[in-house]
Amino acid sequence: MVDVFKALADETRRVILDELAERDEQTLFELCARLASKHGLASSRQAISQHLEVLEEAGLVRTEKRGRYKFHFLDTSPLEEIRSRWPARPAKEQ
Amino acid sequence: MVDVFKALADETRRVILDELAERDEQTLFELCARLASKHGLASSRQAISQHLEVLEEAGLVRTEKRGRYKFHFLDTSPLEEIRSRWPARPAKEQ
DNA sequence: ACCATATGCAAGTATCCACTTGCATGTCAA
DNA sequence: TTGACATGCAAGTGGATACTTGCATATGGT
Repeated sequence: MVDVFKALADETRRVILDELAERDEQTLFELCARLASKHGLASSRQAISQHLEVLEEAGLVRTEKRGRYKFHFLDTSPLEEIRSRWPARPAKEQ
Repeated sequence: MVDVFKALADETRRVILDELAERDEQTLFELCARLASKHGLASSRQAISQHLEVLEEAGLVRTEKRGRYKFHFLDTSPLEEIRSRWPARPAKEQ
């Protein structure tokens, strides 16, 4: 298991989440193509695959295998921990 | 500069934020003492000092020097990026 | 069956990062 | 001023991690 914070520590993984937020249910190959063209991401298939594993272990990505394709889905629910752990407080007026 | 996500990637730094959320305006020594006793944190002064630098560079901690003391304040506003970047979406009913 | 496609696995490498160690600087109290 | 206290600085070390490389597995189309 990987904690959500560590999963979010890498910018490539954050861009992957951005891309899945824009278009859910993508295969590894789709993601590679769209990340390269739309986000200027020059990562290899293996690199992205490993990032997806980390995201899945952190619960931020859910997957579903159909035939030889594996589809990836965004799951934002683990972000709730971050949203609630340090509640927004009124800024100290100086 | 350190990005907010990287700053949050370390559990020790997250506990420091917890402690500052509970009691704001602490010196390095106060933080060391309270982290050790209340959070079971066994980190050295230098380690915590370096963590505070990272948190400050990420904008999560603000500091104020008075005499030989340096006080640390929590600033949760950088968390807004995380709150808003991947908005909560309705879970896909399966 | 065959081949192209889509993905998985695992070892190696290079960089990053948390932590230590040792010393330096600066402030207050007597 | 002297000494104790609070913090700062910087080089070194071990472990984690992002990425590569090369091969393996599996599915579908013809």
